[in-house]
Amino acid sequence: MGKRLYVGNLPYSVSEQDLNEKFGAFGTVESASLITDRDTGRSKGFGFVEMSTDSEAQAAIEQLNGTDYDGRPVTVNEAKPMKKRENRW
DNA sequence: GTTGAGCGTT
Repeated sequence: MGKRLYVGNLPYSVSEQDLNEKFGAFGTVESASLITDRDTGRSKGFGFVEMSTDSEAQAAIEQLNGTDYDGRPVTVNEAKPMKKRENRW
């Protein structure tokens, strides 16, 4: 199992495929997901990328965090543990 | 515009 990365402050023009390509420059991207609003279907402006190894993930963080992505300084860091869902009803 | 979701009735 790899390392999960949080990628925030993304322009709405970014897609999962874009994330996959961008992070692919630092290692193997096991999965990339762009979070969209369930109700509106719009991007929430952030996503998650899973790298195959810890060092690749760290490299991606160091190389991409704070860099300009289509006019925005993107945030890249380790993802926080996902909250266990408790109330979706 | 910033830390998800599945699954299923917890």
